[in-house]
Amino acid sequence: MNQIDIFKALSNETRLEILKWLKEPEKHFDKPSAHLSKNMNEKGGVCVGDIVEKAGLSQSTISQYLTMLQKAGLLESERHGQWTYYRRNETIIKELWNSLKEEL
Amino acid sequence: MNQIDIFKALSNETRLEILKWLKEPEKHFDKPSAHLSKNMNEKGGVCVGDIVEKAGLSQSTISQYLTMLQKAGLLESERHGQWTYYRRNETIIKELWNSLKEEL
DNA sequence: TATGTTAATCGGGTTTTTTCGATATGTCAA
DNA sequence: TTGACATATCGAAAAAACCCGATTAACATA
Repeated sequence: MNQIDIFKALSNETRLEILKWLKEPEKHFDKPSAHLSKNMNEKGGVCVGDIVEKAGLSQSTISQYLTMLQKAGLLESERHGQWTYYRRNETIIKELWNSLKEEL
Repeated sequence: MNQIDIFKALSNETRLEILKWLKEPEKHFDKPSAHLSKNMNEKGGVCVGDIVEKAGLSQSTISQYLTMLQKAGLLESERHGQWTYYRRNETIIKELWNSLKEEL
């Protein structure tokens, strides 16, 4: 858990938004994808395309942003067929919160 | 309190360090400046020169970093004679914690 | 008032970030 | 196996961040 990498990831409007959207996916991504398994739905993953549409940036940019958020540890991903679903890594986010409370 | 500006300010090793140093100034800045009023000492302000020395970067860079941290709201400054003392703005930092706990 | 000291600002070379379009990879379905 | 679709990766132009030395501004004091 590198704090600098986390802050870098969060210091971009779009990436910060993505993290917040994924806190309540059902609220921000109306259409429940048909290809989404019930299990996946419970875990709250959202596929890249839906995030691209919502963010209004290019597919390549969003894909890179998601990778960056994942490398920072804030997101985790799971591939199902041709779709990759991203969801928050709540464990790391809680850890971040604790370390900030202590150190910051 | 702009979260993006705060994250940008924190996404640099030196600036993050400065903020942490200022959490316990007496621990990280040994020499209590003679020119430091008792009142100032209680509030824990540290002058720019001491931070420059500790950080090992140029005076201009540190001055700019401090300004940036201040603009983000994380630090506050007070000028006494030819010295400017910087200290943490604990109110804002607490606000930041709360907003992160809620929104992030 | 002239000098020295502290801190802020300016201008700029270098590196990193941002964001894109094009292309590659992986997967499903006919 | 071919075509269509989702996502990842590549290469690059533009913008921003990094960090410096030089200069300016503000202040103290002799």
